[in-house]
Amino acid sequence: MEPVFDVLAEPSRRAILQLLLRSERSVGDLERTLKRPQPSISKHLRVLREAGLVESRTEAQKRVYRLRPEPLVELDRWLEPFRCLWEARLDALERHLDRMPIEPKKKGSKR
Amino acid sequence: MEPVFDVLAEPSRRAILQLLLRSERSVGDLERTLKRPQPSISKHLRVLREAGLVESRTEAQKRVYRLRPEPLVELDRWLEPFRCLWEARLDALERHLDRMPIEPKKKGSKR
DNA sequence: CAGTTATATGCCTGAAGACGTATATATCAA
DNA sequence: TTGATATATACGTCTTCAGGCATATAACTG
Repeated sequence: MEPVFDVLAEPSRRAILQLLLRSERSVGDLERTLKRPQPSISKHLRVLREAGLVESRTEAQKRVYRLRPEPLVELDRWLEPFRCLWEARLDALERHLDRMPIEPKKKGSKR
Repeated sequence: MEPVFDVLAEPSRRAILQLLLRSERSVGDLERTLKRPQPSISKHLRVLREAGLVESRTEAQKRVYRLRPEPLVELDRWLEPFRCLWEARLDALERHLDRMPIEPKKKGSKR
């Protein structure tokens, strides 16, 4: 659970995952699509692989990467208990929010 | 969208969100529950607040924090397209996965 | 074998961020 | 006002990590 969030914190890695959602891709393929240097792509793929988010097969000289959903399932489960805050009607949310205007009078502070 | 992942990458911050899921909490409350120094809690709360994940109201000397679901809704939406990989049957997942055994012959490599 | 293509890794540097300590700010009570 | 309680911020330090560059490894071609 812990690593998933760290891994997803990187925009390029999220971009890779979204590309792999469409179809498998080779490193060079990702490189050209994301327009980032190849070592960068490879390093991100390594992180994704070690987090179980992708796996690869060898195809000639190429390495073709594909998604592995499991860690995302964990993320989905983590999100699950929060979902009641907005799903199935806003009532719970409103009950949660409607209590006070939050913002005090505010008489000019710093920043 | 970008900041949500960064904010959630911190374990203490996720812990705070999960505590706030049960009920509102003051800073000292969180401090005692999480057993972390108060400045640390306050800083994390600031990050959470600036990311829109919590809001606070003043109550005497205390500041009571509560959840704000919106950024989590975004996260939920981000996750949405991936959900077809495991939801509503594994067929899609299997179609995705069953193509090759991934692992090549493996004749003793490093690591 | 040598050469080419495709990908991975090592090393360095810079920037972001988490932590601890001290201190500032705010609110209440007397 | 003073003092106590509750929270926020500032500063310095240390670690982590992404980026860039060079180079190593692997697989194909001839």
